[in-house]
Amino acid sequence: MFNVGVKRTFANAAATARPDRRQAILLAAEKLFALRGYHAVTIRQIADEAGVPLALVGYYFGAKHELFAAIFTHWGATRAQRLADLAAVVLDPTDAATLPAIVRAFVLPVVALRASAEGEYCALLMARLMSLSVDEVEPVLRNHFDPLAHAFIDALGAALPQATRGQVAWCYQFALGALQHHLSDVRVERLSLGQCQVGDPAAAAYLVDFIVGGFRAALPPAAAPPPSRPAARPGATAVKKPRRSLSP
Amino acid sequence: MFNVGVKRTFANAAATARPDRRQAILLAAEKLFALRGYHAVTIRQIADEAGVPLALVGYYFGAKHELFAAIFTHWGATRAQRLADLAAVVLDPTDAATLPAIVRAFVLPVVALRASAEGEYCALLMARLMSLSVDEVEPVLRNHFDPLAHAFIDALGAALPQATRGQVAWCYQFALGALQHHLSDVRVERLSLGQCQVGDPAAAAYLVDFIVGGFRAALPPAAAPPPSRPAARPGATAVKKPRRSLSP
DNA sequence: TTCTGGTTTGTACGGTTGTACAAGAAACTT
DNA sequence: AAGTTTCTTGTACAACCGTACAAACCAGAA
Repeated sequence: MFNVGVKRTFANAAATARPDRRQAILLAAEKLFALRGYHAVTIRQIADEAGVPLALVGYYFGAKHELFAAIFTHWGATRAQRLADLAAVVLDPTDAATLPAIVRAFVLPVVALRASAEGEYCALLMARLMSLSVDEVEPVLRNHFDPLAHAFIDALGAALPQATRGQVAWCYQFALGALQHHLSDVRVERLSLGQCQVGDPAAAAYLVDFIVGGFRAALPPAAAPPPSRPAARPGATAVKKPRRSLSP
Repeated sequence: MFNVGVKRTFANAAATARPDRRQAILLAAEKLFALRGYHAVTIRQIADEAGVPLALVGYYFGAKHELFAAIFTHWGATRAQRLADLAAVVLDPTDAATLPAIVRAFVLPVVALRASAEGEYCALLMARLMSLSVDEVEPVLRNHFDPLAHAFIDALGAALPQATRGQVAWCYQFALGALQHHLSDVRVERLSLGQCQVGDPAAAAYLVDFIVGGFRAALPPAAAPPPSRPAARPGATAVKKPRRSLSP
């Protein structure tokens, strides 16, 4: 019973003359999951999109949630690259260019991936993943994306030494929300009355500026009391010092 | 055939001695759709959550997508309140308090709704709605939320006269992404190593500051990005009048 | 009472879902 | 060559899905 699991272990030996059906299934699943969501996609639709018979997807990947998880293990190299980009940033709090550099390492790789042909649906799927919150996909989020988030929060905390980790975590989540909504955005064309195109690379520059300005405004250099137990926070939305804008 | 549609027209006459089963179904559907998404919820689960037999939800609301749409018509008053809050903002581009006031009208009502007992799942559902992009829910987005978005983009454009509508639309989407991700955020506790609580009202103040700073940084007053000193000093953007939180 | 129209319920139907499985085809090993 | 492992496919099944529908229930009007 369940001979699938055993054979799946060795199934990643590709490079044969035959067409790589396993890869085709993975790509089709990635595309459909990204466009329509986990529960709205059936295994038969994935098989049709990949051009393979139904039973083959069960043969290679087992259950549906295992296929879903396999997509993210497949893209592990991309996340490793994103971590490498972050590690290349010199963390000097006194340098005003540190924060923009971190934010660029946060935004630009995934925007570029979204614009590329091979990573289009991967980036879209990553963006949609956060708002799924179903039991089947939650371990994927935990195992694959929490380390990335912690790394970025650590870096941002080093660049913003006046802020507590809790404050940085709040703002990191704001930035992540802005990024992922931008990745899956198809409404901006309509809302801008046709002035915006979804693939416009200028949008990434705007997003970087937006996030950098958001961090600086929400966590200003002047010390703020830690909000571990704040009775009420005064609505100080002051922008203290003029900042030079970054180069995108 | 299909006697449901006819009866449903008159079914909103409640206030009888009998318990309001229609309302119970609506609340249960709202909760489950918000927590798990449209396709992951079955009508049987909704009926169980509401404590009514299965056939009753079909009797009152017809098809599943009609029940989904009924949730948003039910909350139309809240969106009207949000528009009223926006209209109350005086649009004076020379006043540095205009932009924060608009952003507060954008953020605070829905955060307060999320924190309230009766609107908890409504706000969560609204946040998750944007990233669904399934044919069944797309008209809901178009009919109920596009007018709201256009109103806010208009107001933001008036407060940022140096920016084009396309630029404002980009940044509006960034702000919307930050807001909706914050509304459905359950990860911040984990990422902050326990320093943050999901219901902390301080987070809303951080979010307002973040968005205001994002707009100002991405769309600076002077046309050229590099100049460090615009003509008008930004100054303090203290809150003038305490805006009352909405009462849904 | 009897009638009437909205409400409630149990049940059932056709279709779809995820998964399993045995048999066949192809490739590789000996 | 025969044997063995890996890949491919058609098909089947139990469970579940959304929806329909007829009967039962329950006010109030006649």
